[in-house]
Amino acid sequence: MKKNKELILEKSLELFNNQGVANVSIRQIAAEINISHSNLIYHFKTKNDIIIALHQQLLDKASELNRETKENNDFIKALLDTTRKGFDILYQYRFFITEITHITRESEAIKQIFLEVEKIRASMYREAIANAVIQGVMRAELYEKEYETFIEHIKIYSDSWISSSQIYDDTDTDSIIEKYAVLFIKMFFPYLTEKGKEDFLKLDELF
Amino acid sequence: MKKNKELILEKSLELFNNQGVANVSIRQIAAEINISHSNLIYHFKTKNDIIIALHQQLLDKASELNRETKENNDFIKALLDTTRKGFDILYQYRFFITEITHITRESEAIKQIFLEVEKIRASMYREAIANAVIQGVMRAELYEKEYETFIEHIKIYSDSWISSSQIYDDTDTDSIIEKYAVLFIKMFFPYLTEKGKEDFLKLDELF
DNA sequence: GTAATTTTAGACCAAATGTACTAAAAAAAT
DNA sequence: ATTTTTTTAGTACATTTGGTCTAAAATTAC
Repeated sequence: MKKNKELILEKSLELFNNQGVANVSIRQIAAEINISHSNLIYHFKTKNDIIIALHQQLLDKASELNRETKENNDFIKALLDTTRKGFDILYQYRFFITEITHITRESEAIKQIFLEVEKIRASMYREAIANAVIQGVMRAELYEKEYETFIEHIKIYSDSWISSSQIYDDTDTDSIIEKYAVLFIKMFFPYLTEKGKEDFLKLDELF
Repeated sequence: MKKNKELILEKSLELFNNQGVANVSIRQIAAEINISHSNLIYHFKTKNDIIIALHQQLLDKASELNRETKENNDFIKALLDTTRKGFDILYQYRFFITEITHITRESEAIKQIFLEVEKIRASMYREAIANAVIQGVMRAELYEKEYETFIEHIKIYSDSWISSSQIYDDTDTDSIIEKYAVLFIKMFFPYLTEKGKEDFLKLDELF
């Protein structure tokens, strides 16, 4: 049987994703899992504490994904695979994205962690792109810092596809993730070498 | 002397942008402009009515910009100019972007208008790109619907640069708009023809 | 100048929220 | 078996919120 503490986090995540943090009260969360609101407060003093706990869950899952991401010499396939998995995790905790301005406004701590994570993500992209260039899959830069600019583009995409999906898409989770993962991959296409483009166009799952 | 109705909209916009819609109450808005909250309610029955009025302001400014956008045969320069102006308007009403999921959740009417506007925007991009291809500034598609995919990319960017700026940037408004307008333009670069790229790289204001 | 209307403020209300306090019940430690 | 700690529910309170109702004040129309 699940402990109340887990139940609280589970239900909070569900409600935050569906109704938005501001529209969910401590009392409502407690009511939905049939415990008293004072019981909930015993476990988490404030709603912010719940958010911080959920954020930790997200970080744990993300770093686990990072750890298990193995070397792969097929650049596009590997990128697509990691993207799918990463997007899937993020989607589970999508309220962090759709409410990022609220959350960072109310919690300087989370904001700082968020900025840290972004830096790590950027350097991962940077490394992957550098490798792809060496492997002859991506072309060289055509102007100074072209790939830094590109990294900015994909960072913005990574932070915002979920918000777009919330407005434009009403299909099931899997379809949404697949759609936006493929769309993400396609941002790389015009930066590929001739050989890279050939390989890319052979991947049926992208079209 | 300004009418209260205008003052309400002005102050609401300011507070919504800075604190988020959910964190601003009818009473707070009224207090900040020294009127009674019942006076405010007389003008706008609910907070949602204020949002709808502000949304109308935004639409008006946007369509005005559209109307005055004149023909221009320098593709990149024209694109940059329009982008700057458009981004500037959107930034004034940035809470619509940062809170889009909340707002569309609570107002089906605004959601529908939003979807309409997106369609118009997409078709504008589509037309501009088609023209650029004809003018020999942008290259032809390298796979089917490549530019439809690209339009998806720039739509997502257009909807989300503001959220990014709220988290990552703490400079002044003008710098933020300039930064993200230039970043936007650079998404087009890899789709340009050789000639297009040459012209692009000559534009000092981009680097 | 008077009547009609629009605008404004103030008092009041019911519902919801975060929070604090107390005590009982359950679980763990000894 | 008992003591201690952890977990839980209940109650109560002050604050805030959206909203209604009434009446005065200001503005406009005639």
